Amino acid sequence: MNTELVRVRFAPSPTGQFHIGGVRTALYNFIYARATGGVFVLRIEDTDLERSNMESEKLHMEGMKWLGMDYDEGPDKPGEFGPYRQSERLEIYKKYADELITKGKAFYCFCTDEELLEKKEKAKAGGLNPNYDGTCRNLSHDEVSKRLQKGEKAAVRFKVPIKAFTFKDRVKGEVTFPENMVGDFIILRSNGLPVYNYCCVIDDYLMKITHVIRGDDHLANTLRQLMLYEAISVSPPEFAHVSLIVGHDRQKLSKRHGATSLNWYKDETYFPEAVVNYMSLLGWSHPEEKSIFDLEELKRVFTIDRFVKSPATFDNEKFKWVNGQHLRSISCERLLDQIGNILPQNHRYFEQDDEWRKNCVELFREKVDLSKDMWPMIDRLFDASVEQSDGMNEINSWETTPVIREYLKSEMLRLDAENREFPTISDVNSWMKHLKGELKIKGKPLFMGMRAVLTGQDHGPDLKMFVCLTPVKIILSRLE
RNA sequence: GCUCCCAUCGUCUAGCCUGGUCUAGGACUCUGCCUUUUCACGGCAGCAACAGGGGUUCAAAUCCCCUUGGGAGUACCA
Repeated sequence: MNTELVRVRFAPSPTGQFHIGGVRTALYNFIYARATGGVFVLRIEDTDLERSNMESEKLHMEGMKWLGMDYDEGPDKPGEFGPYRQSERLEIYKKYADELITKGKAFYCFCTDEELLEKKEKAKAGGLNPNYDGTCRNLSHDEVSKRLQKGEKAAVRFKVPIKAFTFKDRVKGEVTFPENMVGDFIILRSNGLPVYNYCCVIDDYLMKITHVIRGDDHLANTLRQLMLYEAISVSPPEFAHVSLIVGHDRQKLSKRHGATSLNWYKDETYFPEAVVNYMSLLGWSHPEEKSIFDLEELKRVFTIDRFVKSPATFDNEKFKWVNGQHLRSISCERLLDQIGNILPQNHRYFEQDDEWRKNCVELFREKVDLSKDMWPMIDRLFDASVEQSDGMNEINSWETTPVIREYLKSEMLRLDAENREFPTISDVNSWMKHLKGELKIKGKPLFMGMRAVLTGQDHGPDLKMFVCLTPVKIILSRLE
């Protein structure tokens, strides 16, 4: 096996939200680094000046942090291979491009957009492939420098060799690209800025990247990159092209499928653990087929050979379930923390003591998959209204219910007179004892009756606990 | 159009490389039951798939070919 230090990277272009698909590729790279004791690099691919922006870059970095993916080198974590923003590496790309030109492996191209478009249309109409036609490929030295001196705009194109390329992908296996698949392509735009396929190669080489784990949509790009590696006499890294995440229409996941940004899920109160867990499961499987696990376990069991070749449909239903599993196992503190951020500042929840709040989240966490769904349940604790429903009507029609109501009302009035804020478990127990013993009510009429009368609903969480969390005054108004 | 990639329950997937142990296993969803004198969690059970056609072989979900279907790429985007 290869004993050299594994170096992997996540290279987002900061042009918007941190996309969920990006989260996944970042995750795989991160885990692979941690699983192999390697290094994880964050590189910002911001050569598209029009669309790149700092806010987006920040979004990506914060997202990584939130998910627990700490990178070893990056724009804000200097390492020996920086800078880590492509916009700050422009001289480097220029230098290598000049070298390619000198070696006759690249050339200046003076063709304008309009000319290019026209030629492409023509080729298409004639049934030929619309590759670059080579107009500027063999211009003489003199002509080039003359036109350059005149200030004519020129891009730099790579001279594509006429040959097929084959490489071994760690996911797809052996992939062959026939010759003539692409024409001479641009590596430096006429404004001097490099193009993705080019700087990607230069950077991966210079940053000593050993493994490139990325989306399937880059598979075709690998051809151009392979050509470039060959041109600069560098052996390419290992590639692993992971299948894409698609929507229910089997199309690449995008904005029109609804939520695709990490922050959306964060705002929906998904846990970072759940995001990591579910994302890892789209296109990869746990060796023991477990579906619930954490980052630490992932680091232990992750291997590249468990990737799935076919695209995976993003399923919100299962994602929610995964979150629910984590919601149930997470520490009470974390939960308290999160609930504290969801509820509005003036919520009566915040007026209660620590003990109450703890009991509250412990009671409701079993019932929901998403923390935010606890909100309406907590609201109910302070809602004096009595629900109108068929179930309630039925319970109220029982002859035992008025008896229960009468008795509990007197009990609640007593508690209120004693200035008691909440009933206790022993209160509830003694009521039940009395109702059973003295009033001979038991079974369903007893429990359902108590529930309806005390909570104003014919359904809900554990009755005793629920009652103990409800203020006496609220229960009293329900009883009126 | 051309190039490349892919194809197991509705969905995520195991199995495929190294054919027999697969009357194809697990998970989500759905349904039923148990538990909880409620609800949920949990437990148990059920529904449900090897895209089609040809080969190869004693034997194919597994290997080969074709068809069909799906996806991605074909930029001075990444």
